[in-house]
Amino acid sequence: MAGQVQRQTGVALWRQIADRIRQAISAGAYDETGMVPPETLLAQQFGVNRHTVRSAIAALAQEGIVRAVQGRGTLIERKERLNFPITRRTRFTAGIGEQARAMRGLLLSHSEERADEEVARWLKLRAGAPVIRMETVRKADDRPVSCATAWFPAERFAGLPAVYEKTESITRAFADLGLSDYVRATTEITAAHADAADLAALELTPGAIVLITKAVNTDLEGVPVQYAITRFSADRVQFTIEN
Amino acid sequence: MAGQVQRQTGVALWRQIADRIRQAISAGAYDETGMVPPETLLAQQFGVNRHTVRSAIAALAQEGIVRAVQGRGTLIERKERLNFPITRRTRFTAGIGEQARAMRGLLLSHSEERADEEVARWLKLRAGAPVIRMETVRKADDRPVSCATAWFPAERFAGLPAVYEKTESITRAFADLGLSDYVRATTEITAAHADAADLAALELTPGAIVLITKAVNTDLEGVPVQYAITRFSADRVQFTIEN
DNA sequence: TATTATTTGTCCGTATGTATA
DNA sequence: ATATACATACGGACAAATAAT
Repeated sequence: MAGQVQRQTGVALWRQIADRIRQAISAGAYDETGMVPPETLLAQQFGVNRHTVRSAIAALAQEGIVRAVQGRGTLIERKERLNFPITRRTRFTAGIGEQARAMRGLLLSHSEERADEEVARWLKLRAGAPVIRMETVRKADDRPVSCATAWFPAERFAGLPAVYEKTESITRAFADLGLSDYVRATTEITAAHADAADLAALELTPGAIVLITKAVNTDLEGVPVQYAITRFSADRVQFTIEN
Repeated sequence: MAGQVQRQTGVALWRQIADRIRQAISAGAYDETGMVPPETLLAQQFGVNRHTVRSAIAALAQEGIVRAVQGRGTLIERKERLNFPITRRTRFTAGIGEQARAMRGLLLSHSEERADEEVARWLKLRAGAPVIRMETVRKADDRPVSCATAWFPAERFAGLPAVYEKTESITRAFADLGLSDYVRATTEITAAHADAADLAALELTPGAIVLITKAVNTDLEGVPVQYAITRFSADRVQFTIEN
């Protein structure tokens, strides 16, 4: 774990160190022992005081990632970074399914509104056309991995929110409404610091990073059926693209 | 720009505010006036003292994103985000080419070494096989957009660093060495805070976010020819995947 | 069983950075 | 520019729990 931490940057040392240790755990750096190196060693490696390392470990313990035991060391409790494949047949629930026991999609809120210019462009509707907007959070084993704002053509998918609430999956909700198959047309990926809404929805702490996708799904004729802006906790997921 | 900043989280308020303003600029929130709202208004919106907003704006000015002018306001100097398409025929220079006038790839350093387990796995070599490692930075109009560590099978691509230094492009360097075409096999995408090496190579300020790709290119027979870990400034780049 | 080394937990004090007024 | 409050970071000393000898 090379590379030093930086001082006087507006990001506390303990937070930089917590981010680095979390990353190292997720990369499998400590798989042999199942433990984080001793505080004194980490302090030496990062060039900081042991107390500063302790602050970082306390933050990771708060997240449930490690558990410090007096006299033994700091045990790794959870080591997760879900892999999310982005393909023509991208499916959230099925894509994550093998990596977690329970996948759930929860509906936070929904409304019917008129498409603004951006939504209309992606869904190939005229601006002002009626659309359904849904705010959702998806959880793997009760840990939130992403939150999304999604728009759907209102006429074609009347009643979608109620069906989604029951099925907890877009794929199954589409199937219930007569759309048996759909494909991913385009995906845009960016990254940013989590905003206040992300922090609440994803149970993150300020300074956390989110991977943001803007994606369009179409039916097999190429007609857009969904436009979604999804925000993933960067600590908990990675994307793969297979060509 | 709704949502409050958070205190006592290891991330200073001025940095949270700087990140939010940078994001708003990049999203086009102030395109009408070309200016950031007055400090007093921002302070009120974020619920902080005006001095704290001034610290945030000073950081953005240091990055060259805004310029504060006494008596006028805070002018937006730069507002950019390059689009980087990820396809089976991903080409850095050609992909960015239409969005910038001059694309350059600069060789920072190179060496011949033995493949560790990770590199060997991706390149489908045995561990310990000779590989060429190159550290590069790519710039669009003299602004760095990514830095990369790339590995190549040493026997097949002897002399690659010298050719790359001359051609400033992997595609052209491959062509010079007899590989006329190649394709992108897999791409993994994650995000993290920039480390010290990123800050230097990409001319970023501490706390900045990098998008990280791990990618393998193969020849047309599916034999791996390159494994690269590339780090993009998240403020300057977005990815698109077309299926 | 007792001893020792290792490792985390707690306490003191001091200096600097952050944020407000 | 000054004053105040709190968070961050450091340094040292010692206590408590665990594992190995």
